[in-house]
Amino acid sequence: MTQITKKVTLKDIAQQIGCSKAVVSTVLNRSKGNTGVSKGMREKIEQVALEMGYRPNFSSQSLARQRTMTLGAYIPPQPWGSIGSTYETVIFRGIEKACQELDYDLLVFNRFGDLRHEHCMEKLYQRRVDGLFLVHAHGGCDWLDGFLKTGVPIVGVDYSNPEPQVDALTFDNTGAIKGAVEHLVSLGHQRIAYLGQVGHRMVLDQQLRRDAYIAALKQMNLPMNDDWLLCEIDGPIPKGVDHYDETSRRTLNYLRSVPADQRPTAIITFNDRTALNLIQDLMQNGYEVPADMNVISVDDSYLCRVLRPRITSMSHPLEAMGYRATYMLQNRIENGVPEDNQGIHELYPSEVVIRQTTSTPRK
Amino acid sequence: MTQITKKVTLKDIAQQIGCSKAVVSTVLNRSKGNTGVSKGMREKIEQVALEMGYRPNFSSQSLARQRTMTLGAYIPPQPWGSIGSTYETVIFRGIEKACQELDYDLLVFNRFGDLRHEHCMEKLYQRRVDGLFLVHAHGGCDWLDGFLKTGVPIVGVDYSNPEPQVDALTFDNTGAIKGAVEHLVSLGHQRIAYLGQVGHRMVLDQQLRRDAYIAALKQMNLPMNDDWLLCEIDGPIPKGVDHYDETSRRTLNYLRSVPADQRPTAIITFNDRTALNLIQDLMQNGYEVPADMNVISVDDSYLCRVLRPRITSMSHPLEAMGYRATYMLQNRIENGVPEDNQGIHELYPSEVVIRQTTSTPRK
DNA sequence: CACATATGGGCCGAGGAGGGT
DNA sequence: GACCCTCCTCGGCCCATATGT
Repeated sequence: MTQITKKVTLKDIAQQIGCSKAVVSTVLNRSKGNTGVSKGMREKIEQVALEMGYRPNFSSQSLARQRTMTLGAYIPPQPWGSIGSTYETVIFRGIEKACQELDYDLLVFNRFGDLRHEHCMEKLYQRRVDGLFLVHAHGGCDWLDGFLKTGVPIVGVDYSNPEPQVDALTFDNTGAIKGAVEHLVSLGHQRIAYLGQVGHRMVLDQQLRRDAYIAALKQMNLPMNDDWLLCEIDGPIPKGVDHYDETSRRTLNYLRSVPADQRPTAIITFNDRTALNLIQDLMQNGYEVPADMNVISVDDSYLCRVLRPRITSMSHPLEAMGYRATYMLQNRIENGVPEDNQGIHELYPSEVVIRQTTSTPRK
Repeated sequence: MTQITKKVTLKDIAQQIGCSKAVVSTVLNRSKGNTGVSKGMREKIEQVALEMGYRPNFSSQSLARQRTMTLGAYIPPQPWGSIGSTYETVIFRGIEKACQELDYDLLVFNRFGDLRHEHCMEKLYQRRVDGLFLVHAHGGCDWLDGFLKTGVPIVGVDYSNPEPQVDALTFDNTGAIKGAVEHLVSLGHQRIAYLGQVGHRMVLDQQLRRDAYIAALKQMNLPMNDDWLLCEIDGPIPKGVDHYDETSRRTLNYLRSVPADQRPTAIITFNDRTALNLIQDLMQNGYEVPADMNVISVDDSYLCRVLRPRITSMSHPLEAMGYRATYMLQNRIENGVPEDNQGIHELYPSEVVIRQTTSTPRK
């Protein structure tokens, strides 16, 4: 490890050798693109640079090159309190991996949802980030214009209903729910319920998954029942009451109120956390899972692997999306806006990960 | 929102007004520290800057001020696969909050443990970060010297056994375990076991907690038994076998092999994840928690709130530590090394968070 | 000669065009 | 033509000087 004490600059190297700093610069940053520097000089410079422990000054490089090699990420505030931001963390794993490969640094804003987007825009703009991720947002937000106006390349990761001009990677919510229904049907289930978010303020993902449930039942000619949109009929949940506790309670009430041969044999839940609570409450109330009730969730986070029984879930390729998004962003940065001004939209499919909460329905 | 198209510089503003860029600079970055600029000029400049949507160029500022207003964070690779890095995420919540207050940006390296420290040092040095967090590390690591040599101010967050010269915030592992024992004793427990990491490659935290368990029993004159360092007697866990599954299996075997009146009535687990698995396996094998067996863990992550029964746990003030660490780092940056070259060491205590897995022992 | 106010220009550290030998 | 150098640029900071009253 080279001893690092005083900052070494190009000039220092040049003086040490007795040449101009231009040559040094030439050698040091395109050692491949041979721009007429003699072999002797080139080797001398490289050696001295190493000895002196030279590291180019990043601010200076950014200034001269008009590139910061930094990408920004903005996460719009989520209505639900982030569960330690587990969900976003997976996306960032993919982003950071690609950033390392491409030698970008990453600046994350609003990871914990307490900043207004105007403030983030200010910072992004000030920092002159080369590109921007919009993480887990969706089309139609009023603040998007502000970001677009900056002229900074943008890509949406896990971005539903994208505007035509922005690049976006979208999770196939509809396909995921359909896949869940198909999995259950293949096991022999017919009466399938759905447990989502109850009441007002439904986020787009929630809406999409709920609608997809209805559509899938219709498409596959399965029996439908208003009550199977569990809890919805009971209306919004009062303030101060825990959403998970209350939906579990209502669900259990409903199940008790219906004779076994009319009861749903499986429940699709909006996400893992919902499944986790539902399963635990079912079991505490004498229902065996999956013997008495099947459960399948969407997202396949690590929660599914931690609970006994382990939860069957529809995968969400968040890490792959983050990874891919980074390369798309790089492409935008290097090649600018395409002539037709059309963004690239990619749809990411979901696959069923079979664990222990689904099986054939009780006869 | 101001339309942002072309980058506005100080010169642009100066030209627009017909003054020198020096005045503009003076006004724009210490509008309070009145350095002889006429009120008229000052107002004019501020107004025009606003109209033109001026944002100082960050790279340029950094270059001139020799300050990047960026802090780096390094997380040494952990031997266990990070559970979505939940643990570190909590620390970063505190760090990021303070960074916002102090107007620092944060660059995180190695969040997912795939970078070598040499590489991170390179990047940190290149980026000229103003200061550096060492997250969840501990004293005595061979790579520390490399970081110290850079001369960048350093603070350890959740840093055990700190070297005297570095600033460090340390979690009171010993006190946490002692607190757990005291809680159990206050409920009437006497035979208390400990479930930690089994076998070689024990991380410092694990070692500290294990030793603290032994010390606490001794100190409080509680009965001791080699078997109560659960699983240790059975030796290392073979490769390819899941650590949690295997420790649960061994623990259950042990419990079955001992008559009820000699059996421990409570188990302290190394962390939440261990508690989670243990509890689920106990319950699946006919033990009621806490009726037949009490469990208390350390860390109090959100897992404790998610499982039924909810887990009693010793809190770990990770967020507060991250927050405080940032201010300590800022202090180092602004005031340099103290004359005695002694770091500040702060010890953070743990408190018991009582939930549903502890109660009085079965009579 | 003070004093308030504005300006010129060098500096930070690198990139790179164009000219000279 | 091979090789190296001079000089200006990026954008903001700030000290040392004007200029005016």
